[in-house]
Amino acid sequence: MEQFRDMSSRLSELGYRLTPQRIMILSAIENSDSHISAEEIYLQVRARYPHMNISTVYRTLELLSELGLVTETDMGDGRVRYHSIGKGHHHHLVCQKCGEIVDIEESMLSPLCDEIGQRYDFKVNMKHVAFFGLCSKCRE
Amino acid sequence: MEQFRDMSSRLSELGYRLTPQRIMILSAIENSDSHISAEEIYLQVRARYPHMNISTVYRTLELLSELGLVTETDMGDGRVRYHSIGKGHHHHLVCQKCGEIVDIEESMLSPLCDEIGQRYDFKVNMKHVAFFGLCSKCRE
DNA sequence: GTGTGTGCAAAGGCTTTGCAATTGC
DNA sequence: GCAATTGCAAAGCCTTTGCACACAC
Repeated sequence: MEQFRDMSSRLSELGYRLTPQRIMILSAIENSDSHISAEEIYLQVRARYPHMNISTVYRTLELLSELGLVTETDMGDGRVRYHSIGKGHHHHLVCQKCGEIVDIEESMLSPLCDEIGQRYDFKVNMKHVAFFGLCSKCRE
Repeated sequence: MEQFRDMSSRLSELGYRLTPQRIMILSAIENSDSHISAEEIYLQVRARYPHMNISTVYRTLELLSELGLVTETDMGDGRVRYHSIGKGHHHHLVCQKCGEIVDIEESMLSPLCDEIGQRYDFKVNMKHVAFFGLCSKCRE
C-alpha cells in the first residue's frame, strides 16, 4: 500500500487526475508481487469494475512509465511487463524454458555497470536489466 | 561468407532444402554487420528477388533459430532481431534515446555470469544479453 | 515422383489512436 | 465549466497460419 500511495499522490502532485480507473490500475500494479502485463491488470480490475477498458490501462501505463513510476521490461514473450519502481528488485534471471523469474540483487550488477560506464561512456539503466538462461530445474 | 557457408551446409546436412529464398535470407543475415530484423531481411532480399514473401522470411528464421544457427534478441523496440551465431557472442549497450547499439566484449560479462551461476544456480545464456541506458551523446 | 517449402491472403496477438462523451478538479 | 480522461471501435504493427501450388532432392 505504501507504494500505491506514493504513486497516486505523485500523480496528483503533478496535476494528473485521480480517476477510479487510475486508482484501480495503480493498486493492481502494487498488489502484484512480480511483473504484471497490461492484460493481467485489465482482467484483474475488470473483475470488479466491468466497464474498465484496456486502452485506459495502456494509457495509464504509458503515463506511469513516462513519469518513471513504473518500469517496462520485455521478458522475452512478446509482451511488455510493468513493475512499480518503488518495489526495488529490478534485475532478473528469466528461465527461457519454464519462464520462472528470479530477482537478483542490485549489488551484483553495480560493479559491472560502473565498468561499462567508464569504458564505454554509457550509463546503464539499472531498472531495465534481465538475464535469460536456464534455471536449475530446467537444466536437469 | 564463411558463416554463410556454414549455415547453408548445415541446413543441407540436416536434410533441409537449399531453396533460393533460403540462400538469400542466409546471405542477408550474414552480410548484416549487426542484428537484423525480419523486415530488413525481407526488404533487402526483395530488392533483388521481387517475389520474396515475408512469411518465408519468418519461417526460415524460425527454422534457423530452432537449429541454433541464429539468435533472437529483442532490443526493446517491439520486434525481434536476428544474428548469426557464427559471428560470436555479442553483448550490447542499447541507447534508449537514439537507438544506437554498441557491442561490448564478452570478457566483461563472464565474471558476472559465473557469479550468478554460483549464487543462483542459474546458467545465463550469454547470447542473449543487452543493457539499456543512455549513450554519451544523449546524456548531454 | 514426393513431400518439403513457398506464396498468398487472412487472421492473430498486442498495442495505439481518433473522436465523442464523460468527469475530476 | 473546461480541459483531462475515458470508452469504444477501428486501425496498426509484427508475426503466424491454412491451403493450394511449386520445386529441390
